[in-house]
Amino acid sequence: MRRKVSMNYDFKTIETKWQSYWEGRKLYKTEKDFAKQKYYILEMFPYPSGKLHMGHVRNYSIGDVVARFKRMKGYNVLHPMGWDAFGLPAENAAIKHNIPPAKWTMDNIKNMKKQLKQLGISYDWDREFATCNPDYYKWTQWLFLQLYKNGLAYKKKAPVNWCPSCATVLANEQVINGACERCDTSVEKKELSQWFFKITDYAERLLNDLEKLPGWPEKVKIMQKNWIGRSEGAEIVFKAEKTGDDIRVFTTRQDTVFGVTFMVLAPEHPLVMKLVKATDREKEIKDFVEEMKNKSELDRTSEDVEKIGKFTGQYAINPLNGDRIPILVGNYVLMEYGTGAVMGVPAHDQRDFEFAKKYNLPIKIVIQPVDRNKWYTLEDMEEAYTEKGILVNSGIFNGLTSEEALDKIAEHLEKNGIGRKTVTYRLRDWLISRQRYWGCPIPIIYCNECGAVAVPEEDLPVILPFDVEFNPRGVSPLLESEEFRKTTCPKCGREATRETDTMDTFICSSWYFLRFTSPFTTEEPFKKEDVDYWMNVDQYIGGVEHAILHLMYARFFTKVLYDQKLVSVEEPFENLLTQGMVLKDGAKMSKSKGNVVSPEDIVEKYGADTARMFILFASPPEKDLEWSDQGVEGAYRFLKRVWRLVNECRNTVKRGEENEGTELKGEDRKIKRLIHATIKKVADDIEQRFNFNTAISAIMELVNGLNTYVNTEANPAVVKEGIENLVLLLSPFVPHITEEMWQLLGKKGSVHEQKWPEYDPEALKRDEVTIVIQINGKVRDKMVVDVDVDEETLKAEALGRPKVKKYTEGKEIIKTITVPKKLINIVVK
RNA sequence: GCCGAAGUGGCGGAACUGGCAGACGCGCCGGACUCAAAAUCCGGUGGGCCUUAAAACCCGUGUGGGUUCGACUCCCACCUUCGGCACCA
Repeated sequence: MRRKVSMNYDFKTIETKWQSYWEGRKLYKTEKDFAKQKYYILEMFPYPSGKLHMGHVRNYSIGDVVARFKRMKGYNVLHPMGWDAFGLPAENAAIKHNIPPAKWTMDNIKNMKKQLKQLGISYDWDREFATCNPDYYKWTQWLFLQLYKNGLAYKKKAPVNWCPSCATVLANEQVINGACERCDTSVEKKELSQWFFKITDYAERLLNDLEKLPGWPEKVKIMQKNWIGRSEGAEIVFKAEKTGDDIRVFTTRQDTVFGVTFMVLAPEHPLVMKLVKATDREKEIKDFVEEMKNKSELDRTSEDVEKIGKFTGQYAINPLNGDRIPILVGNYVLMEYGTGAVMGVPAHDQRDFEFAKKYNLPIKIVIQPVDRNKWYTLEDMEEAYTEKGILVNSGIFNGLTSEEALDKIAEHLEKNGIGRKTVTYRLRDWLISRQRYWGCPIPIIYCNECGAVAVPEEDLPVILPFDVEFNPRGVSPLLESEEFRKTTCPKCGREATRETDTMDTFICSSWYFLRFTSPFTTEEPFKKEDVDYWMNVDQYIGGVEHAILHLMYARFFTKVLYDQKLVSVEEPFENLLTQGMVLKDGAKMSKSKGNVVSPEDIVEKYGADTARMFILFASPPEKDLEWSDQGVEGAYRFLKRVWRLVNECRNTVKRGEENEGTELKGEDRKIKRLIHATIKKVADDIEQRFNFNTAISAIMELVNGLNTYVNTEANPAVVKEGIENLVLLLSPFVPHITEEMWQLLGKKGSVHEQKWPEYDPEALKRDEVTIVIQINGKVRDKMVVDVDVDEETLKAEALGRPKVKKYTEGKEIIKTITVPKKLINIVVK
């Protein structure tokens, strides 16, 4: 059966050959066929940094397996690729190398596209676009205008996060531990007039609809939930004693309101300076407020910063019990959250407790444990009692449980016009303007007469000019371009100026998945019929670093567009896979650590198929993957082994003998079972679990089995069945070598256009099974029996075995447990 | 501090529904081929005990307990690592 064939696995020739074949035949072009069942698979498109890294290779290899598999399963598959092409690195590189950002970006795209093709990823390249192209950003601007017209885009002056290194403002989501997400520089606060998207209007839906996403990792949903940070509580209006001003506080524990002994305002709170005006505290408070304003985010909010409070000399009146309480200004109260003012209940909040001890403020107990024996007094109180309990010292509310009081007090507040039930979110509005050049211009014109005016839709796109000096100076480089800036007001025709800030690039990536459904339509952002057919994305794949940023913004956009009836889905991504990182020596690959493995080198040395095979085999996709040169060697060896096996069997396969009705026996039967068990397992592993590592290991077992089998007096029909299926099963993982082997087997057409094989349930059937015999739960023996042996016979046979007798002799058999086709457990005493 | 995920051979990992722990691969050891080496192929490989060898036996999935005929899998407590959030009122 086995014949020596000397044919080397020449991956270079094979890979180039088939890549150009695919390109020439447009094998992966998605046809418009709405009758077919669709499958939209998408990997997060990359920023064109210049070269692919291993993380990209992993991301796109995973997606490609699924895309190829689904095609073979008969789906109409959309698998597109494009470029998230606006962004800071282009400007930084341009400054460094003196190349225009546009050119730098386009060169990078060209190179990365070449690399993706070399990896053999099956994209429909006819749908490719870059977000920096006016054909695309015209519609980004158009979408901005839709938000603007619906009151979801607004400009306001506010203290914002400023990254001095990037010379631009940042959204809250882009500040990590008080530092810039991109460059790790400590972020400063600046009072600037900026554009925002009103994502907070969607907070409730963004939160609730997480429940509609069973196909998302729990981890990501929890991160978004925490980020949105919904708290239910009440707003309570205290009156400033002297000025009569209302001071609204937000609390989640209105049941403790009778225990309020002080109040703390954020330094930025508008009432602070009014309260101390013309008092002896004015200077002290003013200095303190100034000091706080100048502190960086990090210095203000990190945990080890001491809590400081300054007494304003003023008092407020508790509307529920008339208590007169001191008003303080404190560094730890944030203007951006709630109302910027908090009530201090030291007996029932640990932070207030410590604060009260430090400044000698009174403590008043208003909640006691349900169990009267555990009641405490001020004397034995060493920390705040933060649990819920029974109300005391609370007037008409005494004796209620906290739960009852939360509602009752809220009702009372509402009835008396001194507060109301309310919900507060941690989520803030999305700051979208950037003082940088390489981004999508905001389509707004400022007119002295008419104010901010939207650029009329027919005037879009507002083109980003190329002849701009773009060194970052903290103001938009577009300010310098007179030609860009000067325009006329669309309303009154008078001289006017354009907005010179550009948009956060996360806006560009918040709708690109919609554009892929009809990428070149010129009359609208996407065609309704196409977007309705293709959306949602059935499977989205990308790094977990976008758990909040991109994934929440994209959900927000989709919901806005849904409300505008532009799309008919409320969520963009049905299933999400967050792939793990690629590590080397236990750490993320990075230039500074010098542990970078370049995909180019690996493809050059072993070929794309080996690179893909290793990456998919080494670890399940959601886990981190430790790079191993020896592992790559192993993947390469495996492919060579397959190559040799297929070559040695090609003539047997070509002869094409079929098994004419004779029933298979012995080894023939066994190998046939292995073939069909593998077909089943590989499909299950790809489809249901995304466990490519176990799918591949099953194929390896098939190869091992076939290798042994073809050395025996193998049945040619079984060999044929085995080899053909082997090539088909491998084709989503290693598309080039399987294409070549398919041809070697004398097949016509591309292996990637074949149907995914069906397993034959008959072949999986067994006549005999191995039963494990346990005594008291320990494996003591094994025996082979007929599949359909009944329980009594099985038990009798097991008890008759010498090894079993050894353990049961002179002992009482209490019971036996049998698991059909698997095991029998004999319990003895 | 809070939330989440994970701890299995020398290493990456497998065990899908509570039923043979360690599939598959790497590494290592032995053998074949070779003048020799590489490549390739064949065989072995959790630890202990015993040993000339084998059989047999014992231990073993982070630690300690529990449920169960039976636990990597379920429950309780703890330890470690990683990730997210972190004065959020």
